[in-house]
Amino acid sequence: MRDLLDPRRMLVFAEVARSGSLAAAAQALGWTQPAVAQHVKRLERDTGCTLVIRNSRGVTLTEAGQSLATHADAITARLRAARADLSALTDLRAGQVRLAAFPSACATFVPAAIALLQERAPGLDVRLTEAEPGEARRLLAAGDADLAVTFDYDNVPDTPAEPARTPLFDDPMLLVLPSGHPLADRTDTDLADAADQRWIAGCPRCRTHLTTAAASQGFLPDIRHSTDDYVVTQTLVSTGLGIALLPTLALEAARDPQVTTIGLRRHAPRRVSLTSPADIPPSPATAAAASALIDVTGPRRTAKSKAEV
Amino acid sequence: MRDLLDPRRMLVFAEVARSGSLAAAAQALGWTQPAVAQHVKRLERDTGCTLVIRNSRGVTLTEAGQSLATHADAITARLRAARADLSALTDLRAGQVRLAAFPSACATFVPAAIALLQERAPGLDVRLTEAEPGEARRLLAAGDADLAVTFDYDNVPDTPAEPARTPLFDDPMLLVLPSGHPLADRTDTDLADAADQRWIAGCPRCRTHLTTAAASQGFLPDIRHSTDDYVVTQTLVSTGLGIALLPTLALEAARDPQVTTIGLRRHAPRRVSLTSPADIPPSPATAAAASALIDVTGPRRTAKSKAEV
DNA sequence: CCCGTGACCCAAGCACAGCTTGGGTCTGCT
DNA sequence: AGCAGACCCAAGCTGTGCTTGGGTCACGGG
Repeated sequence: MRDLLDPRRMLVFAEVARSGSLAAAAQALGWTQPAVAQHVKRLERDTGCTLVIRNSRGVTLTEAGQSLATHADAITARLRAARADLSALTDLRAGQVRLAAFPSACATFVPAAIALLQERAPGLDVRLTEAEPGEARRLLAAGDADLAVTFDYDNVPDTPAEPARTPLFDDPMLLVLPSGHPLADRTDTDLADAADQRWIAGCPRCRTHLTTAAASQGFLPDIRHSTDDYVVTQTLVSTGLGIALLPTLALEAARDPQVTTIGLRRHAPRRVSLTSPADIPPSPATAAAASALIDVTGPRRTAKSKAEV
Repeated sequence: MRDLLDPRRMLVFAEVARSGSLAAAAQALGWTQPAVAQHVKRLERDTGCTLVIRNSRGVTLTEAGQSLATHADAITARLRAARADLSALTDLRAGQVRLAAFPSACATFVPAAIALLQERAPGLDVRLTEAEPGEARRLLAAGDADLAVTFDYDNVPDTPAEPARTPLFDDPMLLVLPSGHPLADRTDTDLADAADQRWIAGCPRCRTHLTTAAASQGFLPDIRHSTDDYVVTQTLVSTGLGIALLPTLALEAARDPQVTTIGLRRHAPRRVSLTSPADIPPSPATAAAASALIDVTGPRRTAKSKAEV
């Protein structure tokens, strides 16, 4: 950079080349003539070349001057292009958003949100990665995602270094039973009423919601089978191998006609949120994506969570 | 220009992008960290975009920052290219010289000079235009030629607004006679001895040399035919239609074996010069061309004109 | 575990770059 | 001949932009 020509002088010189005289260039720049003359003189000193031939009608460029003016014009064009590109980013005519979302969100409202976003800002490059909340948070922290749709349970505290989180809506947990199960004719129940059942749960890492909820009701669930897949879960339930807890969203994504679901009294719902990296101001594209997700999930918001938002 | 981003800040930003941190960029630039930080901050204010995410390990570019850095790198490259192009011009690896020269010069030493120049500086773009001195001076004044090879006669004063002229050599005038002419057995003669001859001369505009020289000797030449072409002149002479004055250079370019030439006593030679536009410092390429022409015509220089140079 | 290192930020000060002012000269046109 | 419109030079002043000297926050090693 030290050995580079001063680019501001180049711009001044480009104006001189365009105007054909120092005085005209000065007027175009809103300066006085000596100001421009000083720039040109300095440029000639720096380059060691005579750049202009001064005559009584203004100046004419030497070959060196013409060469320099060409480069100067290219720089001007670049500066314009830089501004234009930044405008495109802020106006959402360009830009990228990398979304991460958990499976049942990906299977339900997220595609609608992306469609809405593409409609609002067709120039955006939107990319979705399916990821469970833990993985999604890793992606955000590593800078491999801009925005994540995550969930958490009230009773399971999150990591201490919590990224910025905006609640989207509450996703109530439902008890999933085979049709014809003794509990299946109730409209809702306490979790404790299912204490003696056999359970289908998620992998050891993902079953904490069930085990902590059960522990608070004073029992240890008898977990016989484990899967993180909500389709598999329902198949196992419908086959009579056990009962399960599933969030409403999962059942909305895929519903086995052979199972019955009933509500749970005094049972905390799964909370679905928007998570973004901590302390990073969202880009216009990311903000637009967040808006689209909030708008699409608006109907799901309960009065309580609406007040929070 | 007013609405353009400050290109110097762009260069600073390019360095930040390259270094990955403000402090490292500052070190690379030989500055302190706040200096760089101020530039980046100002750039963010000017663009209205967040360009970098500050974290404890340095900074990472946002999408807008990456876009800007790309343009900044392009500008850096342009500045380098500008310098390189100017160096090429001063080092004679590039550049253009437009030469103008009168016909007999074009037919004799000028091609050799161009060849010498091309050998010394193969990158130069050398262009030759054949032009009589008057036309050549017009080309110089109009900026359509950089250097001219011209001639003039001592007794014919030039235009008052005389461009810069470097004498090259003296080109003696010879009397051209048909073989077997009464004067043909002399080695030299006075012009007055040919006062009663029939003459071949140039066009009315070009015959002034003959008429003024004759007038100073007290006679008016009997001009029967006129041509500016030295080949035609010799053909007319050899056919016996008249005698003529021709410069040595013209006879060197093309010599009709049927004519005899004899020297003239006390007759001013034609002076061949290098002419360049007044008050314009010659470009490196033009200076090199002038050198080549001077070097090539060195052997022609008489002791007197050598002293002048 | 705590401290050191190395990022970052902020505010204030100071120097010089760079623009203006106010002279002057030289063409070229009216 | 005089004026207009180029250019140049020198001196002065303003404001940009770099430095100095503070402080905070994370991460990593003794």
